[in-house]
Order: sequence, then structure tokens, then C-alpha cells
Amino acid sequence: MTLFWAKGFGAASLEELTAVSGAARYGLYARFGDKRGLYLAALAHYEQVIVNRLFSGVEAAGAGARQVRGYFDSLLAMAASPQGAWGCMLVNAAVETAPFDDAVAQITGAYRERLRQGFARAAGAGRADALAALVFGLQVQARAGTAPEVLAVAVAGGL
Amino acid sequence: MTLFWAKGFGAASLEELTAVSGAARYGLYARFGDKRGLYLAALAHYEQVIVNRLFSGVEAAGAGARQVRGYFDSLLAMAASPQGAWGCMLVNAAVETAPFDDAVAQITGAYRERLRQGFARAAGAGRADALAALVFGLQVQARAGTAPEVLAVAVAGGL
DNA sequence: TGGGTTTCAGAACGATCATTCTGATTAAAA
DNA sequence: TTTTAATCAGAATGATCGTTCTGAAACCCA
Repeated sequence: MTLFWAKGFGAASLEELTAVSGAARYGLYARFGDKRGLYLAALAHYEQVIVNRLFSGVEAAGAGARQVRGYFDSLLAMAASPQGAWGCMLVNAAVETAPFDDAVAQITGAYRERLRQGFARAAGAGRADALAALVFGLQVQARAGTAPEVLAVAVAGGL
Repeated sequence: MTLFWAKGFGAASLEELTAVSGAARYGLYARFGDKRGLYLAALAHYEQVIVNRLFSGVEAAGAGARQVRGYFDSLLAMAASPQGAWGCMLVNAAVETAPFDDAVAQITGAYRERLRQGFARAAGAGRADALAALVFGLQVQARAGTAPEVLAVAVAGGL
């Protein structure tokens, strides 16, 4: 998951994937079928581990503006961490692979819908789509190297 | 430019590039050096042709909320056109190539700064960064297949 | 301690990639 | 008309890609 997150689907080679995972080519193909199957599993794992950790506060019962602000703070903190230069694996997938792979497009679409519903309950239906778009825009910029302080200004102006 | 826009840098092969452009491999290498040089030229051409056409209204002297709204309307109209599924070539470059190529990172960073300055003058400094992030988020979603009507809701809630 | 299953490391394979090279063809300059 | 420079189409090259194959090693269960 980490290698696909950092380099994307196309630029992550099987040689690197085996080196990083410690598994042999044989094992990866036996378990996931092919490179695409491994990538889909990595996407699911990302949503389960990373997205759940950051976004479940917004989705909790009774969440409101305080939880939304906390989520964006977590996003900014992550952008300032070493992983910040990787952006969001699901946003990267939306750009690189979703246009050519329906399964990926469905995953990234479901992610967008998850964000929208969480924001709709915590911040109001009128702001939900705009906040989801803000999240996507922030994470593209984080991957492209925009400084976290600049992203913080965007959050302050967009919340 | 069109092929790089639609498929990205890695997935656009020299065979397709020669077929689409009508030029021979020899000619492309004589004029642009290598595939990356051709890609950088395509990025510059995109900014000069597409971005100038859509965004110069916001950058014009005396522009205000009316021009900003017109720009986002143009974005939505483009998302509904056949090219809408390609998103924005500069946003795609920010995700796919900027993390691994300093020249591309500088181009996408300059694009972000151009958006920010235009919005700062036409909509106020406090909203500029948030509007730039909104643009990025919209174009990621357009490429991933989000329906234009949904994007319109995000614009209405974010302006 | 054995027998069967799984996973290992790495070679082999065919395909595709970016890049370079090679005459043939075109077009402008003399 | 002759010469020179540029571009053509396409083959050759070396590297890398995803995928498959091959014995050897490791592990689980009886």
C-alpha cells in the first residue's frame, strides 16, 4: 500500500513491490491474481486504515463544526508529516487510474460520497459538496509540494 | 498536448504520440529532445491556450464576483463537454509527475499561484486560497467521472 | 519424525517502452 | 536545375515491464 501510495499504480514496479513487501512474485500472484488485484486490495486497505482513522470523528453521532475543524486539522498535520508529500492515495487513484478502470472509479466515487455524507450531517447539506471538493484540492496540492502553511490558509478561508 | 492531457505522461506512448501528431519520431526528438521535453512543451501550451482562455476574465482589471462566477461556470461547462473527462492537465501533472520532476512541480506551483493572485484581486485575499483549492478539487472529480450537476452543487456551496 | 502444502528466490519469456539509426523523400536555396 | 538541409516512415537496440515457470526451502499437521 505504501509504495502504491507514494508512486502510483504505473510507476510502482513488481520488482519494487516484492522488495518492499518481502513477498515473492509467486506469492503476490497467488494471493492477488495480478498487479491490478494487488492495487485494488491496497486501495481498500488505505480506506480502511487511513480514512477511517482521520474521518470517523466527523461520521460519529452528534458530530458538528468542532469535529469538521478537527478533521481538517488532522489533514494539515498529515500534510506536514513525511507522508504529506504523497497526498491521498484515493485522490491519486482518481486522477491516474479511475478514468481507465471502472472498479477504481467506483472506489473513488464511493470515497467522495462518504465524505459528502459525513459533511452533510456534521456541517449541513449546503456545504457538504464544497467541503469534499476542498479536501480533494488540498490533497492534490499537498502531493505537488505546496507548503502546509499555505494549505492552512486555504482551510481557514474555506471552512 | 491532447494525448498527454487525456492519458497523462506515463501512459502516452511514443507510438501514439507520433500517430496523433503526424510527426515522425525523428522530428519529435530533433525538436524537443526527449519525451519529457515534449511533455513540458505541452504543459506550457496548455497553460497558454486553455488556462488563458478560461481565466483571463478573472485577471482583467476591475474584475469582481461576476467574473469569478463566470469562470466557475466555464469550468462546469467544460466538465460537461467531451474534454471534461480529462480534467485539467496541470492538476493531472501535479498528481502524476510533479512529485518526481522539479520542473513540473515549478509549473504546477506557478499555476496555483496564478489562480491565487487572480482570485485575491477579484474576490478578496481571504478567499483566494480556498477558491484555488476548490478549482483543484473540482477538476480531480471531473476526471474521476463525477457528474457535472454534482460539481455545480459544490460550486454553489463554495463560492 | 515424515508427507504435503505453501512460499521462497530467481531465472525465463514475450511484450512494450523510449531512444537511436538508416536510407528515402521533400522542400527551400543557389 | 542542382545542392543542401530537414523530415519522413520504419527498422534496430537495449532496457524494463508484468507474468509465468522452476526447483529449493520452510512450515503445518499427523
